[in-house]
Amino acid sequence: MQKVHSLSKNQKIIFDLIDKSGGPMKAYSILFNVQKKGIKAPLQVYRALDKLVEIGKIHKIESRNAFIACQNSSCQISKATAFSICESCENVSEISNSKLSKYLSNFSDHSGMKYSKYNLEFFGLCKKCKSK
Amino acid sequence: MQKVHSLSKNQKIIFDLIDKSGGPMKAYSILFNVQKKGIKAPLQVYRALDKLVEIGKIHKIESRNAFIACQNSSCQISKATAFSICESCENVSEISNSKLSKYLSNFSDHSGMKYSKYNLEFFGLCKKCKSK
DNA sequence: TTATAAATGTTATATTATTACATAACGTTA
DNA sequence: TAACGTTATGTAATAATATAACATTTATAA
Ligand SMILES: [Zn+2]
Ligand SMILES: [Zn+2]
Ligand SMILES: [Zn+2]
Ligand SMILES: [Zn+2]
Repeated sequence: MQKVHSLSKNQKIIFDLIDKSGGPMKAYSILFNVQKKGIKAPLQVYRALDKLVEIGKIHKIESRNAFIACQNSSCQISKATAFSICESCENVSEISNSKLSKYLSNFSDHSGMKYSKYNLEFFGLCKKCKSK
Repeated sequence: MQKVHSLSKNQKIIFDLIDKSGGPMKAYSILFNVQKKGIKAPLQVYRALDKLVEIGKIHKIESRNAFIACQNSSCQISKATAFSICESCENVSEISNSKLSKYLSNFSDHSGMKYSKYNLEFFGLCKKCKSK
Protein backbone atom coordinates (compact mmCIF):
# COMPACT_ATOMS: atom_id res chain seq x y z
CA MET A 1 0.00 0.00 0.00
CA GLN A 2 1.55 3.21 -1.16
CA LYS A 3 0.60 6.55 0.29
CA VAL A 4 -0.37 9.07 -2.35
CA HIS A 5 1.70 12.19 -2.11
CA SER A 6 0.52 15.28 -3.85
CA LEU A 7 3.53 17.11 -5.04
CA SER A 8 4.11 20.75 -4.24
CA LYS A 9 4.71 23.28 -6.99
CA ASN A 10 8.49 22.99 -7.07
CA GLN A 11 8.42 19.25 -6.58
CA LYS A 12 6.08 18.88 -9.53
CA ILE A 13 8.12 21.11 -11.82
CA ILE A 14 11.27 19.20 -11.01
CA PHE A 15 9.74 15.76 -11.14
CA ASP A 16 8.13 16.47 -14.50
CA LEU A 17 11.43 17.64 -15.91
CA ILE A 18 13.31 14.55 -14.76
CA ASP A 19 10.53 12.22 -15.79
CA LYS A 20 10.26 13.71 -19.28
CA SER A 21 14.00 13.62 -19.78
CA GLY A 22 13.83 9.83 -19.63
CA GLY A 23 17.26 9.54 -18.08
CA PRO A 24 19.36 10.68 -15.17
CA MET A 25 19.72 14.42 -14.60
CA LYS A 26 22.19 16.31 -12.46
CA ALA A 27 21.10 18.89 -9.93
CA TYR A 28 22.63 21.90 -11.61
CA SER A 29 21.36 20.87 -14.99
CA ILE A 30 17.91 20.66 -13.43
CA LEU A 31 18.45 24.09 -11.92
CA PHE A 32 19.37 25.54 -15.30
CA ASN A 33 16.28 24.03 -16.88
CA VAL A 34 13.80 25.31 -14.32
CA GLN A 35 15.08 28.82 -13.92
CA LYS A 36 12.52 30.07 -16.41
CA LYS A 37 9.88 28.66 -14.09
CA GLY A 38 11.09 30.74 -11.18
CA ILE A 39 13.28 28.24 -9.37
CA LYS A 40 16.45 30.21 -8.95
CA ALA A 41 18.59 28.65 -6.25
CA PRO A 42 20.35 25.29 -5.80
CA LEU A 43 18.66 24.78 -2.46
CA GLN A 44 15.22 24.88 -4.02
CA VAL A 45 16.29 22.10 -6.33
CA TYR A 46 17.94 20.02 -3.64
CA ARG A 47 14.95 20.32 -1.34
CA ALA A 48 12.61 19.07 -4.02
CA LEU A 49 15.03 16.29 -4.92
CA ASP A 50 15.31 15.21 -1.29
CA LYS A 51 11.56 14.98 -0.97
CA LEU A 52 11.13 13.17 -4.28
CA VAL A 53 13.76 10.64 -3.27
CA GLU A 54 12.10 10.21 0.12
CA ILE A 55 8.74 9.37 -1.39
CA GLY A 56 10.23 7.17 -4.06
CA LYS A 57 9.34 9.18 -7.16
CA ILE A 58 12.99 9.48 -8.11
CA HIS A 59 16.22 7.75 -7.17
CA LYS A 60 19.73 9.03 -6.85
CA ILE A 61 22.36 7.31 -8.97
CA GLU A 62 25.12 7.57 -6.41
CA SER A 63 28.03 6.86 -8.69
CA ARG A 64 26.93 9.65 -11.01
CA ASN A 65 25.48 12.25 -8.64
CA ALA A 66 22.37 12.21 -10.77
CA PHE A 67 18.68 11.65 -10.32
CA ILE A 68 16.32 9.48 -12.35
CA ALA A 69 12.57 9.02 -12.26
CA CYS A 70 11.44 5.72 -10.79
CA GLN A 71 10.69 3.37 -13.63
CA ASN A 72 9.15 0.79 -11.38
CA SER A 73 5.86 1.62 -9.75
CA SER A 74 6.23 -1.20 -7.31
CA CYS A 75 9.48 0.18 -5.98
CA GLN A 76 9.23 0.15 -2.21
CA ILE A 77 9.80 3.81 -1.52
CA SER A 78 13.39 3.81 -2.65
CA LYS A 79 14.38 1.19 -0.14
CA ALA A 80 15.55 -1.34 -2.68
CA THR A 81 17.02 -0.07 -5.89
CA ALA A 82 19.10 -1.55 -8.68
CA PHE A 83 20.40 0.08 -11.81
CA SER A 84 22.27 -0.83 -14.92
CA ILE A 85 24.69 1.79 -16.15
CA CYS A 86 26.48 1.89 -19.48
CA GLU A 87 30.00 3.12 -18.94
CA SER A 88 30.25 4.34 -22.50
CA CYS A 89 27.03 6.25 -23.22
CA GLU A 90 26.03 6.67 -19.58
CA ASN A 91 22.59 5.29 -20.26
CA VAL A 92 20.94 4.25 -17.01
CA SER A 93 17.96 2.03 -16.44
CA GLU A 94 16.30 0.76 -13.35
CA ILE A 95 16.35 -2.99 -12.95
CA SER A 96 13.08 -4.52 -11.96
CA ASN A 97 13.68 -8.15 -11.18
CA SER A 98 11.72 -9.76 -8.40
CA LYS A 99 14.21 -12.59 -7.89
CA LEU A 100 17.04 -10.12 -7.47
CA SER A 101 15.11 -7.88 -5.13
CA LYS A 102 13.92 -10.83 -3.09
CA TYR A 103 17.44 -12.18 -2.89
CA LEU A 104 18.87 -8.88 -1.74
CA SER A 105 16.04 -7.95 0.60
CA ASN A 106 16.51 -11.23 2.40
CA PHE A 107 20.27 -11.13 2.39
CA SER A 108 21.96 -11.30 5.72
CA ASP A 109 25.49 -12.05 6.73
CA HIS A 110 27.26 -13.06 9.88
CA SER A 111 27.43 -9.48 11.16
CA GLY A 112 24.05 -9.65 12.82
CA MET A 113 23.01 -6.59 10.91
CA LYS A 114 19.54 -6.51 9.42
CA TYR A 115 19.44 -4.45 6.29
CA SER A 116 16.51 -2.17 5.71
CA LYS A 117 17.69 -0.72 2.45
CA TYR A 118 20.09 -1.31 -0.40
CA ASN A 119 21.31 0.23 -3.61
CA LEU A 120 22.97 -1.76 -6.36
CA GLU A 121 24.64 -0.36 -9.44
CA PHE A 122 25.76 -2.60 -12.28
CA PHE A 123 28.20 -1.34 -14.87
CA GLY A 124 28.99 -2.51 -18.35
CA LEU A 125 28.37 -1.73 -21.98
CA CYS A 126 24.86 -1.53 -23.31
CA LYS A 127 23.87 -3.40 -26.46
CA LYS A 128 24.39 -0.37 -28.67
CA CYS A 129 27.81 0.47 -27.33
CA LYS A 130 28.96 -3.12 -27.34
CA SER A 131 28.31 -3.45 -31.05
CA LYS A 132 30.35 -0.39 -31.95
CA MET B 1 46.36 -13.85 -10.65
CA GLN B 2 46.89 -10.37 -9.32
CA LYS B 3 49.53 -8.06 -10.62
CA VAL B 4 51.69 -6.64 -7.88
CA HIS B 5 51.73 -2.89 -7.92
CA SER B 6 54.42 -1.05 -6.07
CA LEU B 7 52.93 2.11 -4.73
CA SER B 8 54.50 5.47 -5.35
CA LYS B 9 55.37 7.80 -2.49
CA ASN B 10 52.09 9.66 -2.36
CA GLN B 11 50.07 6.54 -3.00
CA LYS B 12 51.77 4.79 -0.11
CA ILE B 13 51.30 7.67 2.32
CA ILE B 14 47.61 7.88 1.50
CA PHE B 15 46.96 4.17 1.46
CA ASP B 16 48.66 3.71 4.83
CA LEU B 17 46.56 6.46 6.35
CA ILE B 18 43.28 5.01 5.10
CA ASP B 19 44.28 1.49 6.00
CA LYS B 20 45.31 2.41 9.53
CA SER B 21 42.14 4.41 10.10
CA GLY B 22 40.18 1.17 9.79
CA GLY B 23 37.19 2.92 8.28
CA PRO B 24 36.10 5.16 5.47
CA MET B 25 37.88 8.48 5.04
CA LYS B 26 36.90 11.52 3.01
CA ALA B 27 39.28 13.14 0.57
CA TYR B 28 39.68 16.44 2.38
CA SER B 29 40.12 14.72 5.71
CA ILE B 30 42.87 12.70 4.10
CA LEU B 31 44.37 15.90 2.74
CA PHE B 32 44.36 17.48 6.18
CA ASN B 33 46.07 14.43 7.65
CA VAL B 34 48.86 14.21 5.10
CA GLN B 35 49.79 17.86 4.88
CA LYS B 36 52.57 17.35 7.37
CA LYS B 37 54.00 14.80 4.94
CA GLY B 38 54.16 17.33 2.15
CA ILE B 39 50.98 16.56 0.27
CA LYS B 40 49.46 19.98 -0.01
CA ALA B 41 46.84 19.99 -2.74
CA PRO B 42 43.53 18.21 -3.31
CA LEU B 43 44.68 16.99 -6.68
CA GLN B 44 47.57 15.10 -5.16
CA VAL B 45 45.09 13.28 -2.96
CA TYR B 46 42.60 12.59 -5.73
CA ARG B 47 45.28 11.30 -8.04
CA ALA B 48 46.50 8.83 -5.45
CA LEU B 49 42.92 7.83 -4.63
CA ASP B 50 42.13 7.24 -8.31
CA LYS B 51 45.10 4.98 -8.69
CA LEU B 52 44.43 3.09 -5.46
CA VAL B 53 40.84 2.50 -6.54
CA GLU B 54 42.02 1.38 -9.96
CA ILE B 55 44.33 -1.26 -8.56
CA GLY B 56 41.81 -2.38 -5.93
CA LYS B 57 43.66 -1.33 -2.79
CA ILE B 58 40.79 0.89 -1.75
CA HIS B 59 37.15 1.29 -2.69
CA LYS B 60 34.94 4.32 -2.91
CA ILE B 61 31.79 4.28 -0.83
CA GLU B 62 29.68 6.14 -3.34
CA SER B 63 26.83 7.09 -1.06
CA ARG B 64 29.28 8.70 1.35
CA ASN B 65 31.95 10.11 -0.93
CA ALA B 66 34.48 8.28 1.15
CA PHE B 67 37.26 5.78 0.64
CA ILE B 68 37.97 2.59 2.54
CA ALA B 69 40.83 0.11 2.37
CA CYS B 70 39.94 -3.19 0.75
CA GLN B 71 39.25 -5.68 3.49
CA ASN B 72 39.09 -8.56 1.10
CA SER B 73 42.29 -9.66 -0.53
CA SER B 74 40.42 -11.70 -3.09
CA CYS B 75 38.51 -8.69 -4.30
CA GLN B 76 38.73 -8.70 -8.07
CA ILE B 77 40.32 -5.31 -8.60
CA SER B 78 37.31 -3.36 -7.41
CA LYS B 79 35.05 -4.93 -9.98
CA ALA B 80 32.66 -6.47 -7.52
CA THR B 81 32.12 -4.71 -4.25
CA ALA B 82 29.53 -4.88 -1.50
CA PHE B 83 29.34 -2.91 1.70
CA SER B 84 27.26 -2.75 4.81
CA ILE B 85 26.69 0.74 6.16
CA CYS B 86 25.22 1.71 9.50
CA GLU B 87 23.00 4.73 9.05
CA SER B 88 23.45 5.74 12.66
CA CYS B 89 27.18 5.49 13.42
CA GLU B 90 28.30 5.41 9.77
CA ASN B 91 30.36 2.32 10.37
CA VAL B 92 31.18 0.65 7.06
CA SER B 93 32.40 -2.83 6.37
CA GLU B 94 33.12 -4.71 3.21
CA ILE B 95 30.98 -7.77 2.68
CA SER B 96 32.83 -10.84 1.60
CA ASN B 97 30.31 -13.47 0.70
CA SER B 98 31.05 -15.80 -2.16
CA LYS B 99 27.42 -16.72 -2.75
CA LEU B 100 26.45 -13.10 -3.03
CA SER B 101 29.33 -12.23 -5.31
CA LYS B 102 28.69 -15.27 -7.47
CA TYR B 103 25.02 -14.40 -7.69
CA LEU B 104 25.70 -10.83 -8.69
CA SER B 105 28.58 -11.55 -11.03
CA ASN B 106 26.37 -13.95 -12.93
CA PHE B 107 23.33 -11.76 -12.89
CA SER B 108 21.87 -10.82 -16.21
CA ASP B 109 18.52 -9.45 -17.20
CA HIS B 110 16.54 -9.17 -20.39
CA SER B 111 18.41 -6.05 -21.51
CA GLY B 112 21.14 -8.00 -23.22
CA MET B 113 23.69 -6.13 -21.22
CA LYS B 114 26.59 -8.05 -19.77
CA TYR B 115 27.78 -6.53 -16.55
CA SER B 116 31.48 -6.32 -15.92
CA LYS B 117 31.28 -4.57 -12.59
CA TYR B 118 28.93 -3.82 -9.74
CA ASN B 119 28.75 -1.98 -6.47
CA LEU B 120 26.23 -2.81 -3.77
CA GLU B 121 25.59 -0.82 -0.63
CA PHE B 122 23.39 -2.18 2.14
CA PHE B 123 22.02 0.16 4.80
CA GLY B 124 20.69 -0.50 8.26
CA LEU B 125 21.61 -0.33 11.89
CA CYS B 126 24.62 -2.17 13.20
CA LYS B 127 24.37 -4.40 16.25
CA LYS B 128 25.58 -1.67 18.59
CA CYS B 129 23.25 1.00 17.31
CA LYS B 130 20.28 -1.36 17.20
CA SER B 131 20.59 -2.12 20.90
CA LYS B 132 20.58 1.53 21.94
C1' DT C 1 -9.49 29.87 14.00
C1' DT C 2 -5.35 28.66 15.54
C1' DA C 3 -1.71 25.84 15.78
C1' DT C 4 1.51 22.86 13.38
C1' DA C 5 3.95 21.08 9.73
C1' DA C 6 5.56 21.57 5.14
C1' DA C 7 7.22 24.29 1.56
C1' DT C 8 9.35 28.40 -0.31
C1' DG C 9 12.70 32.30 -1.05
C1' DT C 10 17.27 34.22 -0.52
C1' DT C 11 22.09 34.77 0.58
C1' DA C 12 26.11 32.89 1.75
C1' DT C 13 29.16 29.18 2.29
C1' DA C 14 30.93 24.39 2.65
C1' DT C 15 32.37 20.27 0.41
C1' DT C 16 33.83 17.49 -3.35
C1' DA C 17 36.32 17.14 -7.61
C1' DT C 18 38.67 18.56 -12.03
C1' DT C 19 41.33 21.48 -15.64
C1' DA C 20 45.46 23.18 -17.16
C1' DC C 21 50.10 23.48 -17.28
C1' DA C 22 54.92 22.64 -15.87
C1' DT C 23 58.35 19.50 -14.08
C1' DA C 24 60.46 15.29 -12.28
C1' DA C 25 61.19 10.30 -11.74
C1' DC C 26 61.03 5.82 -13.69
C1' DG C 27 61.44 1.88 -16.92
C1' DT C 28 62.64 0.23 -21.36
C1' DT C 29 65.54 -0.60 -24.97
C1' DA C 30 68.55 1.22 -28.87
C1' DT D 1 74.24 5.79 -21.44
C1' DA D 2 71.11 8.28 -24.14
C1' DA D 3 66.76 8.77 -25.82
C1' DC D 4 62.01 7.76 -25.39
C1' DG D 5 57.58 7.00 -23.56
C1' DT D 6 55.05 6.47 -19.35
C1' DT D 7 53.88 7.44 -14.79
C1' DA D 8 53.99 10.41 -10.95
C1' DT D 9 54.42 14.97 -8.87
C1' DG D 10 53.77 20.08 -7.90
C1' DT D 11 51.00 24.20 -8.05
C1' DA D 12 47.30 27.40 -8.98
C1' DA D 13 42.92 28.17 -10.32
C1' DT D 14 38.30 26.86 -10.84
C1' DA D 15 34.26 23.82 -11.52
C1' DA D 16 30.68 20.97 -9.66
C1' DT D 17 28.02 19.34 -5.90
C1' DA D 18 25.66 20.24 -1.61
C1' DT D 19 24.30 22.48 2.87
C1' DA D 20 23.62 26.19 6.72
C1' DA D 21 21.05 29.85 8.39
C1' DC D 22 17.30 32.70 8.52
C1' DA D 23 12.88 34.84 7.10
C1' DT D 24 8.44 34.12 5.22
C1' DT D 25 4.48 31.80 3.17
C1' DT D 26 1.28 28.10 2.31
C1' DA D 27 -1.10 23.88 3.34
C1' DT D 28 -3.34 20.68 6.79
C1' DA D 29 -5.95 19.59 10.30
C1' DA D 30 -7.72 19.86 15.18
ZN1 LIG E 1 12.18 2.72 -8.47
ZN1 LIG F 1 25.89 2.54 -24.04
ZN1 LIG G 1 37.68 -5.19 -1.64
ZN1 LIG H 1 26.05 1.74 14.09
